[in-house]
Amino acid sequence: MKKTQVSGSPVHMSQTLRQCAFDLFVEHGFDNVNLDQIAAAAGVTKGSLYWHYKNKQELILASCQHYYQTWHANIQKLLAPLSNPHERLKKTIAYSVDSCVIDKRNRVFTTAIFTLMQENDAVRDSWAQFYSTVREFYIGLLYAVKHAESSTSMDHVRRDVDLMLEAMEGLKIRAGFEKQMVDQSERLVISESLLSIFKG
Amino acid sequence: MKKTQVSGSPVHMSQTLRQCAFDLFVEHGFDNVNLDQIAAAAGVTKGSLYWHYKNKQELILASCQHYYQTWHANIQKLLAPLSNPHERLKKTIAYSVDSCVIDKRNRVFTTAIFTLMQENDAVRDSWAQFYSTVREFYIGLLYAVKHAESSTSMDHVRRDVDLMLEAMEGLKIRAGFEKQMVDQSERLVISESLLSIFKG
DNA sequence: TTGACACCATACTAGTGAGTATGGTAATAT
DNA sequence: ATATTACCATACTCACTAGTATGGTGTCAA
Repeated sequence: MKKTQVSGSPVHMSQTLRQCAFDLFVEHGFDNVNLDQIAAAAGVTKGSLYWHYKNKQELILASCQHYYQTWHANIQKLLAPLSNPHERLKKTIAYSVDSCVIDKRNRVFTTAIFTLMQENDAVRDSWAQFYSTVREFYIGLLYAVKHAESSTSMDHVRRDVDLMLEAMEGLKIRAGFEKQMVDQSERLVISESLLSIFKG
Repeated sequence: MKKTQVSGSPVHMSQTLRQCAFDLFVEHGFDNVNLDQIAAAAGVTKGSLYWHYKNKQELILASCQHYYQTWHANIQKLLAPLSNPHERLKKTIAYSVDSCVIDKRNRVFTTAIFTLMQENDAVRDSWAQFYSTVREFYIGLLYAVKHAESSTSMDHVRRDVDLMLEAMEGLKIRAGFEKQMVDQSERLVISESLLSIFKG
């Protein structure tokens, strides 16, 4: 059967597949999406999907990479216009809270990762590495704040960051079953709570 | 085929099935356990399983109930010998931290719940109700502490409890991919961090 | 021109697992 | 004695899906 090449440069088909896989995964979770759906979304069939990825796990790992890259890109874009260290920290936390509370796709994807992590070493390692970069990023933000304040108590910055990140993950989960958290004022209070961790 | 009635009183078969389902779920997750395995573990076949439970979802919900009841029972047993409010709070937090960090079965089960929650209303409602009781329980512990200290600042007790519970959930997830958290001293520090939330 | 290769479609295998249909047995009731 | 019911086993159906086998087409190099 003839097929007009419609999907742009064929070099990017693996990227297209990764994007489509991600879009379906964040909507329905890994187990509820099959490879035919992903291929169809990309405008091809399973046969060609298997030319680009050797199995479903590779696609899942690729969609993880997509998630990580998107996160970094969003943060960069968000902080680009800000130079004040305290503003940068505050903005980052506010953005993360919004992602956890409002963005259902984010919730679906990460919870799916957490479940898969329990039995899949590759996924676990992948997420551990991402978490590590996020932690270092927050530590950098905090160092900048402390330095601007000429503060010397850098003691438990690392532990505080871990505590805050843990609280964010828990927040994400709680937002999954308590719906009254969506209003703006509530989210502001939550951001304040998380910020207060560093005031102790 | 003759079958000698070996499994005790047949009245308790639904309980046996629930227990076996739970034991398999915490080990492999919901999707990696099929009904034949559960029935086999209980010493029966799928036919009789379907006499006690009308589908897999009912078994999952039943295993959730088992989880909730076990949690309450463990806490009761833990706090029975303690009367000092501060001791009771500290002990409860320490126990919860241990459950999150050490008990892999606990991690597997709850993360599976969180994923399922995103698409399953019944599971979500079930967990939301459990979370509510846990929160009220912690609030009760804190009220007792504040009362013993003749403190009047009951202001953000509720918010602090939520923050701490969120941090615990996040801790559980992080313990799933960072293994250096298992040693006793590290867990003590974590407990202290969580307790410090109430000192602010 | 021809062969090689990148890329894609079609059609299939094979395994799995939820749910059902049906029949058997032991106890209890009438 | 017989009918009913609670409980369980056997044996299926049916849908779904990861992965494979195979062949086609366009492009590019030699």
